[in-house]
Amino acid sequence: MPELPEVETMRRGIAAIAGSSIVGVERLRCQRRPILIEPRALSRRLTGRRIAAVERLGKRVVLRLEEGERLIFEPRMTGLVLVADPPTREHLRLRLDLSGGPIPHVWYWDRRGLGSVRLLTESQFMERLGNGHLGPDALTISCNKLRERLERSRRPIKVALLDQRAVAGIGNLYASEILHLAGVHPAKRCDLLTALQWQGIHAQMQAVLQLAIRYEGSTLSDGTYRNALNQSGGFQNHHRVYDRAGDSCLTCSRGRITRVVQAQRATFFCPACQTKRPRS
DNA sequence: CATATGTCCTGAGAGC
DNA sequence: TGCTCTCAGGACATAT
Repeated sequence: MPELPEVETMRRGIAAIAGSSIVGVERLRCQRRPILIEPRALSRRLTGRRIAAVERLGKRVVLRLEEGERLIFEPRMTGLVLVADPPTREHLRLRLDLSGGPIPHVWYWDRRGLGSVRLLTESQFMERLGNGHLGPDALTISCNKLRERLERSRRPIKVALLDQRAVAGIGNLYASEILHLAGVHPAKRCDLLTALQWQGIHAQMQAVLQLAIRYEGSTLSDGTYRNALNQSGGFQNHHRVYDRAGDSCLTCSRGRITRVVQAQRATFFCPACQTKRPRS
């Protein structure tokens, strides 16, 4: 489930294609949803174009082309952006052939096909992802900004952290990890959190995301997520609560990790050290 | 306006 | 062993 650390790892894995030119495009398998324009137009619009920059926008990898056009990879659950051979031939979706740089090909692979690759003009980009569509990036948002954007919400903090319009990049896995390290109960309403709790959430958010980037993300037991070289991430070995239901708490050793469902998503937490009240 | 729910998708794993 | 069923959750559309 690529979230900010996994998508940032993908971005870094293909960052060296900045400055290269696209010399070929092949759509490898029918994608009903992912690519919004017909293959011939995709090839015509991409061939010969130079990649100006490789960026990350929340959980998307963005190739910025000249004249404001952007090719946007949105992996959702099982999408991968690769420079090495993909895990299987079967789920390859798109291949870009490049010249003028160190990387000859970039692939988009997606087993479940919930993800997408979209080519957007400047105006399409602004309409879909511009001002107001995404909050500030979770890696760089200030504590005051985070608090300002969420403190009037009555939603549980775990649910609110997944709202990409509030803050961009956090997904289901890291939301549980962040709140555990901050010692905050996932069901605590945003509007009832103290200043100290906001500081803890903000600090742990950035600490967890930075550490997870250093480990190149989390490859869960299904083994789907890989970096651009088709290698596993390492942060799954450092999860303190995610997918550890029934195990004892690594932080306080008193509680057992509990799984609950919030907004149709699994939440993991320790009932002993994540209290609804502020820690003294 | 804020919040909640349904939808898409495939393959791993559970249970019989 | 082999079948059927459930579940995983990102973003968006639609409903309340």
